[in-house]
Amino acid sequence: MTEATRTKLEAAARYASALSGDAPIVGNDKDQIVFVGSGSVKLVAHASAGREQVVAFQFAGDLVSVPATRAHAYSLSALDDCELISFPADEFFKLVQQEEGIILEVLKCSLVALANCREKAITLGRKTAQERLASFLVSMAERGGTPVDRGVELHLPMSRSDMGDSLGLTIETVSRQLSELRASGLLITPSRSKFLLLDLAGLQARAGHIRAAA
Amino acid sequence: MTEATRTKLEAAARYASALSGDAPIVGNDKDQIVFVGSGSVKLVAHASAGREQVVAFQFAGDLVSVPATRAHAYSLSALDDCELISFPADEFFKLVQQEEGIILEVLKCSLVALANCREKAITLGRKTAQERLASFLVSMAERGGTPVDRGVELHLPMSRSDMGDSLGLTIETVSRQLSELRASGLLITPSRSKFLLLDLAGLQARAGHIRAAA
DNA sequence: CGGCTAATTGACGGGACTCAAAACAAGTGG
DNA sequence: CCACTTGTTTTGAGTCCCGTCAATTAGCCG
Repeated sequence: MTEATRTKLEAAARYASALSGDAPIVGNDKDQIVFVGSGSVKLVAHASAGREQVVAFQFAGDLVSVPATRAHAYSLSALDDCELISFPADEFFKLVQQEEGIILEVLKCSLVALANCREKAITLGRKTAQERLASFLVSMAERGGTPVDRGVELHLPMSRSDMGDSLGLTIETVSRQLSELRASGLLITPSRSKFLLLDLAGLQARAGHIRAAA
Repeated sequence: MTEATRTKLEAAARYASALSGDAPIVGNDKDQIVFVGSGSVKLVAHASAGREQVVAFQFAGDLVSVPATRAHAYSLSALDDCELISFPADEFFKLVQQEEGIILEVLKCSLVALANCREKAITLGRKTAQERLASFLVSMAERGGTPVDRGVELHLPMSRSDMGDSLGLTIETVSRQLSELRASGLLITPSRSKFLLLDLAGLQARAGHIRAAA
């Protein structure tokens, strides 16, 4: 990146530090691009009657596109303490346009987000509660699990409520299905946010993936 | 676009004509970029047990990203007779990378697709059958409706089954909810694929959008 | 007109939601 | 260090919406 571009980007940038639970970025009439410097966030869409859908969880290093409000309103909330840098999308594009390579990276980022969102659409549209939870755990294990001797360990910063809002389920259903997975010996939960996946293959088999049935 | 780039793109391109019902593009181990020259297509994701989720409908002029097979398999099917041009994603990016402007257009395309997919996630995760159908009709009206004296006219190339697979509902539920909207005087269906939306505002009110409740 | 597929309508059952209560984790102050 | 408080998670009972199965009707093309 040239020095000139960097300077201009810094001028357009808005820096925000947020504590857990804060909503540092609220959708307005313009699309925004947000870089997650540290911590983790949820992108939430708001429908009528207070219903919320978590559209994506994003972690340190991710780039998030926050759409302008149209049929639904969007906002970004902190799951952790985190640091964010946001730009108005149009300015951001104008500035990085000349920087060969950068814009390609942004495009790839956006295509990954698109692929993730499509996976979510399958989950929400065609899967049972148990399959949704299993899918979720497998995907989280792929994104940020640490292999230990007995399986894969996960630290999930989001609450059961966030999981429900992400999977299109209620808290109670999330909890019930977790209990069932526990009873099946697929995982144990040493604490609220810590998960130890004992049988990743077993979870994958319950996730309704194409490979499991074929 | 330079002549050199055009020549290279044409070399990488695969042209396909497809009749209604064909699946001219089947997901493989590489991401693909497909341009819809004419006609309309559905992007379908396959889960276990033969369940299908329509991830997006795309029409003439649209650019579609078909992900490689991972947890789920994707394919593109023709709703109409249509003509498609496809590229392996990595080659496509390499070629248009130098062309300033082009790649920005592709990025914007991808962000629109992302926003659409997120809207779909809300619909699938948090809406009732009736809200889903109303949302679908409103969104289709915005994308390709023709205003007439009594309301907005729609020609939908997809079957009830496709609508169901897109909205996470069964054919029967789609049909039942359509009947209810008809009974409420919100629309009439002169033929199978023709819809006349008599009261767009009424449909929007039933779509569960944020504005309706606030 | 006749045959075929798509769409609609009906009856019934099940999975997830709702409401409600109990159990549990995680701080807080004594 | 422990009792207390508070909010989260888990568990339970009942209900409803949508899915399943089945039959009828309507649209479409030869």
